[in-house]
Amino acid sequence: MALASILVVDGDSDVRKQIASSLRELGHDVAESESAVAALRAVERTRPDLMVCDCALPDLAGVELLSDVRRSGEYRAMRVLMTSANGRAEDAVAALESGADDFVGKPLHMPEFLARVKACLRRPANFAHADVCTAGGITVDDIGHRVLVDGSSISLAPREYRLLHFLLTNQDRVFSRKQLLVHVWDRDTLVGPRTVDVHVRRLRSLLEPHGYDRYLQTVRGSGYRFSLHD
Amino acid sequence: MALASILVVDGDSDVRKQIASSLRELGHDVAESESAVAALRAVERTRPDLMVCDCALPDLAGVELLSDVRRSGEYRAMRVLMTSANGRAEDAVAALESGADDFVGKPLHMPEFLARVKACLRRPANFAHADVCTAGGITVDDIGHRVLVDGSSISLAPREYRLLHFLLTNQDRVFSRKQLLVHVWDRDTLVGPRTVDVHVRRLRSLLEPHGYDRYLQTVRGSGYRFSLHD
DNA sequence: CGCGAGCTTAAAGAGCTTGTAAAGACCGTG
DNA sequence: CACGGTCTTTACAAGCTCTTTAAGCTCGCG
Repeated sequence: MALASILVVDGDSDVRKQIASSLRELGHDVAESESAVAALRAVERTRPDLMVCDCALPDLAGVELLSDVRRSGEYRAMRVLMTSANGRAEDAVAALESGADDFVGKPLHMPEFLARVKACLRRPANFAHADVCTAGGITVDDIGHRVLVDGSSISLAPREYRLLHFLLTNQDRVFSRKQLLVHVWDRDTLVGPRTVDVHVRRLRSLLEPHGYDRYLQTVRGSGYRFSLHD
Repeated sequence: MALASILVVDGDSDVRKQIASSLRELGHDVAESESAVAALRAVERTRPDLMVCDCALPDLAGVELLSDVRRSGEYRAMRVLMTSANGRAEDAVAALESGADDFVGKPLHMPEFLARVKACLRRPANFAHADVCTAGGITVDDIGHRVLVDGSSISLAPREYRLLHFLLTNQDRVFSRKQLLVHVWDRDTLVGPRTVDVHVRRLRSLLEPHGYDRYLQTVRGSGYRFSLHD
């Protein structure tokens, strides 16, 4: 009776097996990888709900693996919990900044570790981040970094592109200006919320000739939304 | 200018101010409380995006405060990051099991702490509770912040939306005007009870074309109720 | 049948949110 | 160092929303 599927990535087989068996006791479906290369294959094949990954892997730094996985975008929904043996603080910051959901220092205190695993799993999946996303005549191709409207490409400024991409891949969802600043702007940016308005306006005026500006909807008192339905 | 609103709850004013000022530097809108009671009031009034809370408060254990807040259900979307001075592991487990999003031991390593705050904020809110709620042809989609009546969406003003959403998710229960003012308006709002009448009326007139206004029922001497049965 | 409490309805002004334009700051490039 | 494009800020106008007020109505009760 599998609760969630978890991939444990650690070069030390003793530690790995200990983690894996503890998770299996909780009823999870656990797979193991001992290197970054193997982990990547496993992620592609089994698409686990959570990856538990050590910072020090034999072939590649754990944070690199994390960045790779996050960058591809396809596995954005997967939670990642990083672990590390040495001086936790620096690794923790690096891991969290790279998109990890949580970080635990070694040696592992099992009860705390398991509590953190549960906390990771009970949260909703991260926002989607598809490489290619199409909705009602608009296509955002994140690989070619290009936007197609009715088949012909239009040019967007970087921020406009990220805004459209984020809203399009999370259709039918309202985001407040604050949320958009967190996800579309850089992590620690200090810009006012009205900035969002301006960028939405520019996106609308770019989509307007094609009649698609109505998909970029204002939700008074809440924020903005991309939706095909009025 | 504010990225996210954060409430810092800690009995030690030095620690509290240090945390608060670091968060302000990142551009957040920070409020402070030194006790659980004050924190509860602040949460009700300002509905922060994140609460940073110590486990040891002068009047109540931090975990109790956390449970209270989580139990109410209304603040489910708020993230909570707990801190604690003593033997982190036990407190960490207790906090995480009680619904905290993260836990950090003291003394705080600021860079790690801030990285964890950012990680909390970049994740989607906890919508564990009723994403979409349907009753007799009316659907309230809280993620898309949209109301569908017989499949087609109708547009509601922010307060109308909150009122309908509240009544719909608490079907067959009567609420007095005062209760509605607490739940749908802000806790310490200075608004006359007649205001509720007006908003109920507007909701009815919006639902009337579909014949659903009869679900919004007046209970003379008690208040209002949403119910499919008359 | 009449009274009063409580409810509905309408209208209007205050207050807030958003749209929009324009100008300045910033950044990488040639 | 100057240039072009992009991003951000600011300010104002317009429109929508919320609240108040007050008059008329309904219902239950004596």
